[in-house]
Amino acid sequence: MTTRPAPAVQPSAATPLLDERAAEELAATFAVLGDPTRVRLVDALAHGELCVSDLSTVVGLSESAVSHQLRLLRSLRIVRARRAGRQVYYQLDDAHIRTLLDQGRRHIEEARA
Amino acid sequence: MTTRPAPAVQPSAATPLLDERAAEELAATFAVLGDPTRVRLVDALAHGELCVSDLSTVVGLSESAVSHQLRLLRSLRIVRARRAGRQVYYQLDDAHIRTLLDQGRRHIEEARA
DNA sequence: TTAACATATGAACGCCTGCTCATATGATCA
DNA sequence: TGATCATATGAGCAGGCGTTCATATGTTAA
Repeated sequence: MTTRPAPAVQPSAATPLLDERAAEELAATFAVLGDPTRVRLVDALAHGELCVSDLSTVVGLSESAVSHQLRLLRSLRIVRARRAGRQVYYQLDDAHIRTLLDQGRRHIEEARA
Repeated sequence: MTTRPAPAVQPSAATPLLDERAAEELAATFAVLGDPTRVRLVDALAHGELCVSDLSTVVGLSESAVSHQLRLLRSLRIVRARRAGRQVYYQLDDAHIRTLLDQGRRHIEEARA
């Protein structure tokens, strides 16, 4: 810390600073979207329920690779699975994901200035 | 792709599928928030403008480490810098960042069910 | 100018991550 | 049941990332 007049931490923002645990959980959530493959999977699912084989086609990767990523997405509750016969259909787990995706999209549009 | 009745890609969601470039940019945006240190930096800045030394105290890391991370955040237009004498003050670059953070927070709260 | 402070940058190293390949599990059909 | 399809999982490897340490740049004060 330095020795100047006043650090300028505004009262603002209402919410308290993230504690270490929250920071890690939050980071984990963003990190899971921070990969081109996964963000494409999530985006595809934002358009509707799809099975592993379809998703594999959409992103152009092996079904194994996709399955690995879906496991990650599942573990963080980004997507949710439903078995129907041999296929397993995936969909977004909750509504925030879509909002998150949209906000992100808006940011990159603005950042292209 | 499999051989079943109908793939089930709903017309829905209004927006078209992300092309490869957009997916990479979007992923890069999320990825930069996908690290505990950086998400704490951004969260701190959501409460007000701070200089490197302050931020270093907040996250408990060297000023060098913080400076490296700030560079990343700057390059993706997450934060913006302003020099005032010897210090450089950082603040969030646009309003979406705050929203992004909030949505993320809401998600982890819901995911704790 | 010189010294001291605040921040930035480069190199290097260990850890983590995303893929592939091989194999296992689950489900359907003959 | 046995064969085949759809998905999941484990091991392993290459590339990327976050930190530290050393050093450079920019700014103020003496």
